[in-house]
Formats: sequence, C-alpha cells, structure tokens
Amino acid sequence: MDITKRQTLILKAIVDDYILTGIPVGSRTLSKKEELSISSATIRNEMADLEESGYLEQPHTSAGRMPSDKAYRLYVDTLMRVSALSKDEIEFIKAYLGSRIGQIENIVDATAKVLSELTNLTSLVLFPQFANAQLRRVQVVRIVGKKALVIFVFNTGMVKDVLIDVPADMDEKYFEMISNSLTETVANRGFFEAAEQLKKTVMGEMNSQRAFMEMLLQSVLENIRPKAEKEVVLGGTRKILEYPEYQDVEKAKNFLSLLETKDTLYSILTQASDVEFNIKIGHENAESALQDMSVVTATYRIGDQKIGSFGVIGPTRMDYARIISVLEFVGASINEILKYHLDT
Amino acid sequence: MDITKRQTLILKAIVDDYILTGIPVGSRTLSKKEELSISSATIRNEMADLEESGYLEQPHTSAGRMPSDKAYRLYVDTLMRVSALSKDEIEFIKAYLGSRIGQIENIVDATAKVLSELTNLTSLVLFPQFANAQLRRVQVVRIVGKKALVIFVFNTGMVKDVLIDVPADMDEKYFEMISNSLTETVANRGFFEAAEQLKKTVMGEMNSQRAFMEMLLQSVLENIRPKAEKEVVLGGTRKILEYPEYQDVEKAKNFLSLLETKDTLYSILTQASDVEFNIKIGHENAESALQDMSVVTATYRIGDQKIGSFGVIGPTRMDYARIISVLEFVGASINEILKYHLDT
DNA sequence: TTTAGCACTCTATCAAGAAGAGTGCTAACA
DNA sequence: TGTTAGCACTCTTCTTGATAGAGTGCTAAA
Repeated sequence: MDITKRQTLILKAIVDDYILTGIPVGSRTLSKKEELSISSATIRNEMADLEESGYLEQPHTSAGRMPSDKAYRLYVDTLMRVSALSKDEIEFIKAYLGSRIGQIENIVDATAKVLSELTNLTSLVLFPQFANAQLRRVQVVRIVGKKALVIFVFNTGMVKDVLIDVPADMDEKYFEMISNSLTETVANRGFFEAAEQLKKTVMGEMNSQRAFMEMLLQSVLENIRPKAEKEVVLGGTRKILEYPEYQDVEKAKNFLSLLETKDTLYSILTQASDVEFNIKIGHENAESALQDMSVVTATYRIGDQKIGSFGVIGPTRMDYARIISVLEFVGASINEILKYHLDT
Repeated sequence: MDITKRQTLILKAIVDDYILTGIPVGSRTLSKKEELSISSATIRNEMADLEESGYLEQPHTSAGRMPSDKAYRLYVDTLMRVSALSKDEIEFIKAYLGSRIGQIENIVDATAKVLSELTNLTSLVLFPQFANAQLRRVQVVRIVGKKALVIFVFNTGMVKDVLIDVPADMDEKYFEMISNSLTETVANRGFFEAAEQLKKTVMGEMNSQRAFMEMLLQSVLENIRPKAEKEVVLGGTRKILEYPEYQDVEKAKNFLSLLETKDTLYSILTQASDVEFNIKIGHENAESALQDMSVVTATYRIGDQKIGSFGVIGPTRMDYARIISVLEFVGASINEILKYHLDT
C-alpha cells in the first residue's frame, strides 16, 4: 500500500497543478516540469499504479488524472509546504481587521470579508458563542420616556443590548435595584445556568412590578440565548461562480442554497471547534451536500478560552497550504484584537 | 403614434404572457387565448404595426415578439390591473414583520426577506436615514471598568449605541455632566448641524479631559454619520439564478457584482425617495449596468416624515402589478410598526 | 377588414466526421 | 531491471451539414 518516493513526488506535482488549473493533468504536462526529469511513459506507469492505490482518478480513459480525496488527505498531512504570507497580505489583513475594533459584529464581518478576499473562497465565521461565555453584569438604563436599554456585559468583554418598554413612571432607583439584583443572579454563570436562576428569582418575586419583570425576563432570555440561525456570518458567497467547475448554474444554485440553511453551516463550525485546524475533504464531510467540497476551519479564542471558529468552504481543489497560512494569521490577529477587548 | 384599442389589448396579452414565461410570444399562441378571438394572421398584422411604433421587439425574424421598454412603460402606466394580495400573503407578511418588532435592524432584515420571498426577486431596503432624523438625546453610561456605552436617541424613536474606552477613574458625575452637555448641544439637530455644533463645543472646552472628549467626539461622529456603504440591506440575492435569462453564469456574475457595489444601490434608493412608487424600466435607469433591468421602489416613513425606501430589482420582465401590491402592503406594515416605535 | 394559405427565414437539434489529448501496451535500450 | 520511444486505441470536443419546427410576411380570397 505504501507508495514510493518518486510516486510521492509525482502525486504532489499533480495535486499542485490540479489545484491551480482544475484540468486533469496528463503525463506529458508533468514530464515537461523541470523538477521531474522523467519521461512521460514512466510517469504513465507510475500514474497507473497511483490510480490502483486510490490516489488518482480519471474522468474518462483519454483524459489526464486528477487527485482523489485520499490524495488530498495525503497532500494536506505530509506533502504540502505551508509558506508564510507575503508582506502585502499581512498588511492587508492588519489594515482590514485593525480598523474594525469596536463592536464584535464589525470584527466578525471584517473577518469574513478578509478571508474570502484572500482565499477567493466563501468564508464562514461563527459568532462568539455566548453559551460558553459567562455573564458579568446586567444593567437597565432609562433612555427616554417609556424606553429603556438592557445591557449585558460578558466576561469576555463583549457587550450586547436590547431596547425594552418600561412604565413611564418607574423610578430610577428601581432600575438600579433591578440592575443589581439581575447582576447578582446571573454573574459568573453561563447561559443555561443563568436562565434557570433567573426564572427562579422572578417566580419568587411577588411585588407590584411582576408583569414588568416577566417582560424583562423574556427579553433577557431571548437576547442572551445563543441563536444558531443568526450566528454564522458569510463572506464572498459569489466567489464560487469564478470556478470553472461551477459554470453550471444548477451546481452553483445548489451550493448557494446550501449556504442559506445556516443550520448546516453552524454544525460544521461547531463540531470543528475541538482542534486547532480542521480540514474535511470531500466525502470526509458528514453532510451529503458537501461530498465534493472541502471545508477548512480554525478556532479563535479569548485568552485560552475557545469562543468560536471560522474558515472557508469550496471545491476540494483548493489551495490548502495557502488557506492554512491565511487562517493561522487571521486567527492570531483576532485573538489579539479580542484580547484588547478583554482588557477592561 | 396612437395605438388602437385592439392593439392595446394585444399588447397587454403579450406583456402578460412574456412576464410569465420569458419566451417571445407568437401570433398563434395569442390567437388561442379566449379573451382575444382574432385569427393569428390579423394578430400578425397588428404586431407588425406595434413593432413599427416601438412597442415590440423581435430577437430574430422567425421568433415571436417581446415587449420593449416602451411597452412596459405603457403597461405599468395604464394597462396593468393591480389586484389585492391574497389572505395567505397578507398573513405571511404580518407574521414575518410583526414578530420582528424591536431593533430596527430586525425590521430591515425582515423586510428584505419578505420582499424577496414574495416577489422572487432581489430586494433592497435602505436603512432609516439618520441624516434626516434629529437627535434627541445622548447618554454616556459606564458599563464596567474602562468600558462605557454612548447611547444616541433619535426623534424617530431609534436608538444606536457604541462602546468606548474611558479612564477608569472617571467620575460618575462627570458622565452625567457630559451626557447633559452633549444632549444640549445636539438636541433637535440633524447630523451635519449636530456635528458642526459638537466641534465648536469641544474646541471651546479646555478642561483636563480634553483628550477624552476628543476621543468621544470622534466615536460620536463616526456613529451618527450616515454610511452609504452600510445602509442598504439585500434579500434573495440568488433568486436571479432561477430566471432562464440568467442561466448564463457570466450574466449572473455581473448582476451579483452589481449588488456588491452598494454605492449604486444606495443612489438608486435615495434618488427614488421623492415619489411614492418609483418604477425604472430598462434604459430609464441612469446606470449602464441596469440597462436591461427594472427597479421598483417605494418609500417608508415615520409619521409623515420619509426616512427610507425599499424595493426590488430584477429583469425588465417582472410582474409589476403584483410587485406594486406587495410593496404597498409591506410599506403600510412598516409604517405601522415604526409608528409603534415612535410612541414613546 | 379579416382570414386562409404558403413560401421564406431563422433556430435548435442531431448525427457524422475530424482533430486533439492522453492513455496502455509492447519492444527496445541502458 | 528500470526507463523510454513508438504506436494503436479511446474518448472528448469542435465543426459541419441536414432536418424539423416555429413563426413571420405577403398575397389573394372571403
């Protein structure tokens, strides 16, 4: 089952070429390459062997060979060389992400954009998972008239808020009291625990503002609940149309509708969050819609706590080496920015 | 130049049919329709006349006729019958929009989705134009440690906020003072006037917190400035792929990249905001990229103040009558929801 | 004025043939 | 024994030509 050194060399050349062009690679094309000074006939023999071992595939008899998923796996695991990004690329990432410090949404959006721009693929960014984050503080602030803002502060430094209606005659003191009481209840708890605790607390309260408290609780629960649907941000969704293998509108449509069912994307991004880099090639994906696509994801964190993941999705023929470099650098940049966020 | 009653009838039938199918309409197809009991030969004669008058076009000699932009214009102005929406459709809109009361973003997103879903076209929704809205209140609230939230309240009932850094040792009293002073400065002014006034005020201040105030001012200005780029929300961007005339990937790509340059969309939506409904057919669009597309837009308002617009974009062959009904009803629904928002 | 009839035009579709790319196998060579 | 040149073979793609079908424009009759 092992393959020889020369076969490895040939395989790498084929993968490199196929990633670049998307056209099945012929023996003559390969023999013309400088690094391989072997005749096309010899290459043909080796290719036949590689095909038998399951590393190569042939769309039809008189076409060149293209890598199988197994070949990509080998390529990713041992063959490819991950090179550093160019100065320009680093500059681009820094400029794009750096200027977006502020709201978390901006960072997520910018990450999605930067990823798709640099890889020419559709990018996925999972929103920070509040479920893992803990609440630190809840504050109710009267804005004007009947409107008040409920502000949630997480231990990760993130802030979320929601507008609610309050009785016009409600006392400022009362807001302060609620804020403190809510904070006490939820502080240092994750979402589910906090929700549990909140319900108990409100049920216990039997004061005159019961209706208001229930309304408040409702909006609190709705807003700190992690919503799968909302939590995936996409970038470069139309990049796929650039690829010759998606010139068929039907195929492109399938891909684009896959992107609309965010549940799938969500599960891809969450299940991947155990390891640093996760590369799923073709049939390695559980979802049937992804059998001829690859997904590469990485995690991002605040401090040493994993709070989300991001990555790209595209045809199995993708430049894995380059993608890894990009993800690595972008991940590091995000960590840096979020660390700054955390610095209270 | 005038056309006869019968020609009008024929033209309407052609437009109706072509909107439905997208295939050039032949004389025999028309003669088979019940409402027109004329022979195909007669129709052919009439069609020749209509072509001469510029209402019909022929892709090639042995094909049927299709409506020109001029025909669509006539159709929209006098021929089409706008019918009421079905109960199901009304229910759909109400369910979708009604449940999204809360943040303005949700309403805008929901509107975009509802529009594209009901029309099968790409929808555009302009974010409420803060430039026209006036500020009512600015409030700085310490959140925790070095973080504070600057909250902007508009006379439209909308609320925007931004997270900023503040010196950890800054007094609560000082926040109150700043809030009041900022509010006084910007209250009842539009954006540009408020910005002008703010600059003057800060320049005047020479106290110890000058650096902080400048930082604050910066973030204030950045956040209340109307950003064209950010202000257009799209829905159903991939709907275009369903249309046979966009089976060509190249065409689809062009359309999709048009959607990415939000400046164009922004200008379409803003220039249209003078009248209730705005219908631009084919070459009536100033932008060269839109020469074979139509754009239908409507405005939405709070009270009697126009604050934004929304609409759909697609091939000139679109169901104008239906689109008008949808826009009308959705517009009314938005107004209702926003009125509730305004009810402080 | 309307309609039936017919020649004409253009497109779309299909089959057949030619060109090109690439392979697999065999035989010769180092 | 491994490598290479040569050649027949296969499959795709492109081109060409023929054909059917849709629809028109025009003429002549009703």
